[in-house]
Amino acid sequence: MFIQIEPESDIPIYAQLASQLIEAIARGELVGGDALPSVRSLAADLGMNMHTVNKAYHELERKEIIRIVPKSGAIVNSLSQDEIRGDHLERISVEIKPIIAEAIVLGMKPEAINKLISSIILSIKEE
Amino acid sequence: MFIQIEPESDIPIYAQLASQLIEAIARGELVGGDALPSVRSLAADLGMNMHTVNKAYHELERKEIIRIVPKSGAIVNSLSQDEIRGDHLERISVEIKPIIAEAIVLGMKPEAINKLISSIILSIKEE
DNA sequence: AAAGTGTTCTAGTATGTATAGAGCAAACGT
DNA sequence: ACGTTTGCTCTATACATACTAGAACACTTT
Repeated sequence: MFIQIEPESDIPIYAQLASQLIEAIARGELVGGDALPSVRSLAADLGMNMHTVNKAYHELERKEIIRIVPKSGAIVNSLSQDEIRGDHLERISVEIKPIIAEAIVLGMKPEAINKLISSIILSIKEE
Repeated sequence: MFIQIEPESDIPIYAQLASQLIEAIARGELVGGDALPSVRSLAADLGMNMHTVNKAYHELERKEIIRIVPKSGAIVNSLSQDEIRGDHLERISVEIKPIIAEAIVLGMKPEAINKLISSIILSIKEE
């Protein structure tokens, strides 16, 4: 698992870590049932505090991407093979809407936006 | 201009305001050349502090969506009719990528994602 | 039994958010 | 020309968030 944190970014460290873990799962590097490193070991690896890693893990748990078993560890959730859940879809919509609006304002047409999305999907799976 | 702020949201007020202004522009309620309300009057309208509105305006200026003329006011930029600028495209990609990764992890397939994007685009223009 | 686990607690520093009030110099409207 | 309005700047306060640090606890794992 290759994670790179930019300490000087305006994005909080725990959020950077959470995003990169999500991308690793999207890439298939981590599959449902896989165990994440312990908060202590990952913190040591990345040179950050245990509590910061813990915060990132709870962010993923809140999004129901992993589950945390107290006193044991964190495991990647197996995604339901059927359709995406309504509350998940709703949350993604809320998160993505302001960015789509920004893209429209900056002059992107619907086709250009869809093309960008497709290329981003490919880039995630390739990396 | 109809703006609704949720003070109890975990999203900062200035960010909520900035997003809603962007959506208003995307909707066509505000067009290139239009003047935004002064920071004082909008703050009074929305029951918030002048500095908070000022911060939202500078957020839009940073994204080159409006321009701020000192001692005069804020004006919506006219978007170039040709293609979107490379740096804007890059910024939107960076903003949208982690959300796309989240959608993939939660089980959305590329077609479902593109369908969601299209429906969001329509919802922005309709509201 | 020993090591490892997430959790919880206190503590401290730094940064971000939001409010408040005041004053400035330039631009604007009449 | 004059008074108002404008964005900008400054000081200040209050609160929340981010990050680090160290310690202890109770349960799980080996």
